[in-house]
Amino acid sequence: MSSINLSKLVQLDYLSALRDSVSPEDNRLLLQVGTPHLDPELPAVQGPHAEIAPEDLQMASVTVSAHQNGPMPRQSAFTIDSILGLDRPDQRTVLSAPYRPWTDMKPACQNRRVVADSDASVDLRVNEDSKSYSKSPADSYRRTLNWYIGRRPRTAFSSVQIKILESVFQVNSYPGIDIREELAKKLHLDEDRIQIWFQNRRAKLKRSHRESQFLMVKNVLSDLQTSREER
Amino acid sequence: MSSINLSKLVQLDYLSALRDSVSPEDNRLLLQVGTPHLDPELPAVQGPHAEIAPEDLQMASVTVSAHQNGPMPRQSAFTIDSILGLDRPDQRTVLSAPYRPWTDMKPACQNRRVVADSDASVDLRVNEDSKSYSKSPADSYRRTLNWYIGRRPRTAFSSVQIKILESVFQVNSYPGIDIREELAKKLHLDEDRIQIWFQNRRAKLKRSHRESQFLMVKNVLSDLQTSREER
DNA sequence: TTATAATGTAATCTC
DNA sequence: GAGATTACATTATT
Repeated sequence: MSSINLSKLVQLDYLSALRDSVSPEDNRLLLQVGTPHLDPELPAVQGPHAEIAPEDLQMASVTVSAHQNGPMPRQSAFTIDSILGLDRPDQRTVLSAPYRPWTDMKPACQNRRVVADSDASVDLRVNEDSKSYSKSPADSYRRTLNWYIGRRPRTAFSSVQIKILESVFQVNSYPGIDIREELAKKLHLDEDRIQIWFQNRRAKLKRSHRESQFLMVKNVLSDLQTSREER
Repeated sequence: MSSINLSKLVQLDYLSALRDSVSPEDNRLLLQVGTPHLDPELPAVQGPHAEIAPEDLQMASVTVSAHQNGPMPRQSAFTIDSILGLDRPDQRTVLSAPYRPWTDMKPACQNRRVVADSDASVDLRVNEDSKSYSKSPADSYRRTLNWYIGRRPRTAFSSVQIKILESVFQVNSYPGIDIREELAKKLHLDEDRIQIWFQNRRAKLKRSHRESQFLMVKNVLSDLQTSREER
C-alpha cells in the first residue's frame, strides 16, 4: 500500500475535494480498506428513515414538548431546564440515540459529486448505479432502508447547461416528457435531472414572485404611513 | 397548449423563432405561474459570484463547438447565440428581488449589527426598530457602500443561546417547525436563524464525523505499513 | 487564520 | 406537481 493511495483517500473521504476525476479503482480501494472499520458508535438502533420515519424523527421533540399543555399557555412548557435536562437528568438516557443518518454512512457512498457537463463527458461511476436510483420498487426499498446512503450526489450543471435550461424555461416552464427527453440528450443529462431542475426552477420563480408581491404590499403600507405622518 | 410543437423547442434553431411566436396563451400560462416575463434570475440569483460573463461565454462556445467536431458530429444547429438570445437582448428588466427585509431602507432601522442575546432580551428582528441597536458606526458603512448588499448581517449568537441550541441538538438534530418556533421565541431569534443554525450544525457534525473516520482509516493504513516493515 | 453564519440550489419526502 | 425540508458546496464575516 502506498502513500499515493493514502493521499487519495484523504481527498476522497476527508476533504471531499476530489470532485472530478476519481477513478473507480480509488473507490474500490476505499471500500476494501475502509468500510469494515468505519461503523462508528451508535449501533444503529435506528438507521434509517424507514423504520423510524417522520414521527420518530422528532421523537425527542415529542418528548420535550410532551409536557406542553394547551395550545399556547405561556412558555411554561418549554423550559430551558427541561432542555438542558437539569430537571430530569435521566430522561435523556431513555431516549434512543439522536437521529443522525450520516453516522451510518458508508464512506464509498459519500462525497461524490457528479459533474454534469456537456463538454466533458465525465459520467462518474455513480451513473452506473443510477439504475438503482430509477423509480423501481427496489429503489424505494433501498431508500427506505437508508435514504441517506441512496442520496444522489449533487449534480453540478455547467453554465452552458444552465443557460439552455433557462432559455427553455422562459418559453415553457412545464416541458413535457418529450422535451425533457430531448433536452437530456442534448445536454448529456438524465431526464430525471431535467425534471428536477424544472421543478426547482418553478419553485424558485414562485418564491421570488411571492416575495416581490410581499415587498410591494409592504411598501404600499409604509408609504401610506409616511404620507399620513406628513400631514 | 398552442399549435406550436413544443418539442421543437429543443432544437435550438427554433428557439429564438419560437420566442417570437409563442402564442399569448402560452405566455399567459407562464405568467400565471409566476412572472412578469422572464426571469428574475439573472440579477438576483447570486450576489457577487454570479456576474457570469465574458470568459464564461467564451468557454462555453469553445466547449460546445468542440463537441460538434468530436464524438457528436450531428446537431450542427446548436448555436450559443440563439440559445442565449444574444441576438435579442430583450426584456430582462424586471424583477423581483429576493425578499431581504434587512436590506430595506427604512431610515431609522437599517444597517445595524444584529446582536442576538437572550439575556438582554433583545429582539433581533431588524424590523423592530426600538429593540435593535447598532454596534458601531463602521457597521453602517459596510452595507451601504459595499459591494454586496443584501446579505444578512452575520448573527452573533450569545453563549447562552449557543448552549441551549447545543443542548437541543444533542437530543434532536432535526427539530420540527414547532420546536424551532419555540426556540425562536425563547431565544429571541427568528425561526429562520434557528433553522440555519441547525443545518450548519448538522454539517459540522458530519464533517467532524468524516474526519474521525478518516483518522481511523489512516491509522489502520499506517499500522499495516509499519507491521509490514517490521517483517 | 479558523470557525461558522448565510446563500443558492440539487435532491428528497409528503401530499 | 407543489411545498417544505435536507444536504451540500460556497461565500463571506469575525
